[in-house]
Amino acid sequence: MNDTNILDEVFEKFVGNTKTFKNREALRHDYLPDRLPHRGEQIKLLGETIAPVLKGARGSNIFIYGKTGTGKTAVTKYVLTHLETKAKEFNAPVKFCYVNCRLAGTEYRVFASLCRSIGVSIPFTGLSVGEVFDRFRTGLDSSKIIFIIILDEIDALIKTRGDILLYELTRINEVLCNSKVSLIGISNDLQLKEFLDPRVLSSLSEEEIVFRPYDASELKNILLERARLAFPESALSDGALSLCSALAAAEHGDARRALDLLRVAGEVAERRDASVVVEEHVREAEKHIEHNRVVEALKNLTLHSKLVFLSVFHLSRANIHRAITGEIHEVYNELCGELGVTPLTQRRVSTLVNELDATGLLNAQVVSMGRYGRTKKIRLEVTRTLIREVFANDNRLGRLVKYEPKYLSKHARGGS
DNA sequence: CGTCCACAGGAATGACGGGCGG
DNA sequence: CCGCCCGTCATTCCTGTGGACG
Repeated sequence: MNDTNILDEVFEKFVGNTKTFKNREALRHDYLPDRLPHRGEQIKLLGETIAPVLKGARGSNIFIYGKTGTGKTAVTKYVLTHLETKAKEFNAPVKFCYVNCRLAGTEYRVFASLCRSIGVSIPFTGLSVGEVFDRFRTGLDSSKIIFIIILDEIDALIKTRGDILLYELTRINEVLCNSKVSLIGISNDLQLKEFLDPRVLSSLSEEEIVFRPYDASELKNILLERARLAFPESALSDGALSLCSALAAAEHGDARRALDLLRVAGEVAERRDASVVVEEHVREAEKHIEHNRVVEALKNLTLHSKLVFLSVFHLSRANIHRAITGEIHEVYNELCGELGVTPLTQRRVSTLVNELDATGLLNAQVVSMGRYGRTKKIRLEVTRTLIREVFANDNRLGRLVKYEPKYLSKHARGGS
């Protein structure tokens, strides 16, 4: 069979197979459903707090916390879109702007997207942050509205940039004459408060809303509701549903995770031509998601991060115990030599290791070995087979996977 | 009980490419 | 086109430190 025939078959199968999914989109976590189960309390509280804007008053600033997948973003978007339609009904001059701080990345880009939403265009870069802020302020003041700013994943920005952004925004009302601003800050980190300037904190958390994680039965209700939209009648076993809920509940009560599991399980079932999604498909989905996560993470690393990672890979073969910073840097230097790349400093490698630790590809722990110094012990968090698989097709790095570092034979502590 | 290893990790500074306004 | 500022990555220099060893 030639390739065209294979493709034809794949496509026809896909189109012909309507039995697994009815509406796959309903399982995406950015899908906004009509109802949000188990979040009535939060919806009510947020609604009450923000409602004054309909009468032209400023709503209190709000600080929302909760771990990932607890419905913070969904609830906020839900309430705000409803508010927007009400505002149109009453002709209230209300506007809102949603910014994901982690995706935006820098203060500059956060301000830039705030500007864009009130119709002030800002170049990608080139201006000082202060200048962008000034333009935002004057643009906002002349548009005479009540502006609600939603800063999602605000913790990502605070931790790397500090709280200057928030400080400016909490004070902005003092200098505005014709417009008003309400802030909604959303944080995944419950301890973010400790990073904040007390003045910022008191201003931002005029009202606080906490999102507790969902338990297994709540997750099941959420899934059930989405599943009704996504799957046809009886294409989903109760066991599969329960398993998704249980797995997600065991992790962090993360609804996003539960939805992903269910969607991928559906896709597994679809590929296998199964008419009903069962537990086994969920198990398969769990592996599949993890596998993809790791492969994507590895591929997207910079060259030097890959080299650092490969150094740990080599050391993990020779050592029963874990690699330490100094060893990694030695092997890393060698690998750089093989590629003809100038190596980075140990200091830099140390922070690259920390980054790899943060993404979960490595595990790094600072330990003291007393007389023998204080260092980080580093372990692989990815199977060696998977690493070979990922780098095998890399024409530059493939060779390095098989390479035998001289450092290892010179300092052979290997085996026992 | 002090010493001293082998680093951790903060701060300051520099190089560089992109993009501005004038 | 110039001078300037930005964000990012990296280097240099630095002070801090847990605990086995003597």
